[in-house]
Amino acid sequence: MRISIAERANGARARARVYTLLREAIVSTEFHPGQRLSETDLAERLGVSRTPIREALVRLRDDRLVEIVPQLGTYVSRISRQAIDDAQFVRESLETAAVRLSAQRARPEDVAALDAIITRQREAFRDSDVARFYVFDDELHRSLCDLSGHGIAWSLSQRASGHLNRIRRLSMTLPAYIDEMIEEHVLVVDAVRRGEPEEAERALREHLRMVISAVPDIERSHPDYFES
Amino acid sequence: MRISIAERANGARARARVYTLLREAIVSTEFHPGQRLSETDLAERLGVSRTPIREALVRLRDDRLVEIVPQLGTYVSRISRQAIDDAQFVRESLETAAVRLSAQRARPEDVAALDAIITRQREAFRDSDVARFYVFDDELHRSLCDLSGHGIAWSLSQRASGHLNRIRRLSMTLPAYIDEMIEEHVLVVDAVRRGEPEEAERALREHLRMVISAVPDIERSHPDYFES
DNA sequence: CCACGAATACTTGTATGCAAGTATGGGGAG
DNA sequence: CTCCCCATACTTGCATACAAGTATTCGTGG
Repeated sequence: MRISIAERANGARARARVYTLLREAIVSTEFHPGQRLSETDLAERLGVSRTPIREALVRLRDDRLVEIVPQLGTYVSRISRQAIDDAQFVRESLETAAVRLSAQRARPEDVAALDAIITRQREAFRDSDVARFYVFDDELHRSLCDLSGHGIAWSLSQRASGHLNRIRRLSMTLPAYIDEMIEEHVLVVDAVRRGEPEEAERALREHLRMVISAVPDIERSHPDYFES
Repeated sequence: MRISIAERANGARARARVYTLLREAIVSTEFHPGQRLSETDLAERLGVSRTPIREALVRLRDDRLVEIVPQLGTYVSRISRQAIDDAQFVRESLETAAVRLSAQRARPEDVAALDAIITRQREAFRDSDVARFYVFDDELHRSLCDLSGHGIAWSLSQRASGHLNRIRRLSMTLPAYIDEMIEEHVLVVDAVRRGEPEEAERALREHLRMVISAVPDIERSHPDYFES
């Protein structure tokens, strides 16, 4: 099977495209935790050969999102409490360190941009558009990291947060927390506005721990998604 | 070219072995910053095909240690100030967060193990065995992370520290700092022993910043190794 | 002698073929 | 009927062949 020039020009390189697609499928639990994946099958369904599939799967294994057992099969990782704790630890460490710097460096126009994101989150909340809310949630956290001058905090945090994001996605159907989350964002941004790194860190840390609080609920409603 | 069963049984999977070899070659500056690499050439020299070479190089690109330009070539990344700053930021964030937890959790036998590592560092210093000193340096930092219950802090920190470690290696020939570093280790371990997370974090952060201080020297002595 | 162009010798990206190992299912023996 | 063994149909890991693009160099024309 050959891939046409049109297809190649379409998006990124096949490997990058496949990685993004597969990661999204796993994090959204469209691919269920524990599900078996076949390189051959994926290659056919995505219209590429096994090579880019393999390279994407290897990268996903770095993310702890798949487990590759030689001569046996590749499986979507079940959600693991240790992996969740690790992801939470990494996210807290990197993002709180970043937001401290951001609180020291942010200029008024930077803070205005953060305010604008929160406004859009409120709109999404009013429209009950949960998916859009989460898009701006990511956008806000990324902006907070970028302002620190270490955008890498967000990229690493994201890559390490696969297990955590599955929890987030599964709890999206319970938008009870959402207005609470928005108010927490306001607290963080206000601390950045006032240039108070300690308070910004404290508020962000408390905010990040909300995700974790959903774990027991998810574990009850989807026990087969979890390890052991 | 075929790879014999003996060779396969020898070490790890070819991909992992190649990754380790290439990373070591880059971090030790055996492969010079800016040097061009050829997949075909590496494949011949390491006695494997291009496939495991490619997969290793892709992973090294994630580490920002190589730059892959399609249809043009693969190059060892030149040392970049931004990459060093980012690595320092990640290392500080993750390791100080970990050592805070370790200071709260460490049992006496854990601290004894840390003491033992420092003793070996002193021995290596007495023997002027700089390489061995750095082995135990890594060992100590890894142990401090493991004690926190988040060994991932060390693995991520290491993967992100490629550019930083090249600086470390280049400054190994100047062992003036070494006894100073050992005394800083003592400060960190003592704080852990006393169960003082704040002091442990402070001492570790100060210690981690020593590496950075060597950057200007290295930049003067190896200007061609740096970006722009 | 200089400039320009085409062929050549590379490069990485992708596709495909082969090797080795494991689970499984069906058939035969007890 | 049950248990065991072997053939089979998968799996991933690695090797290799092909496609597409770029820099270089050599040769030719001005």
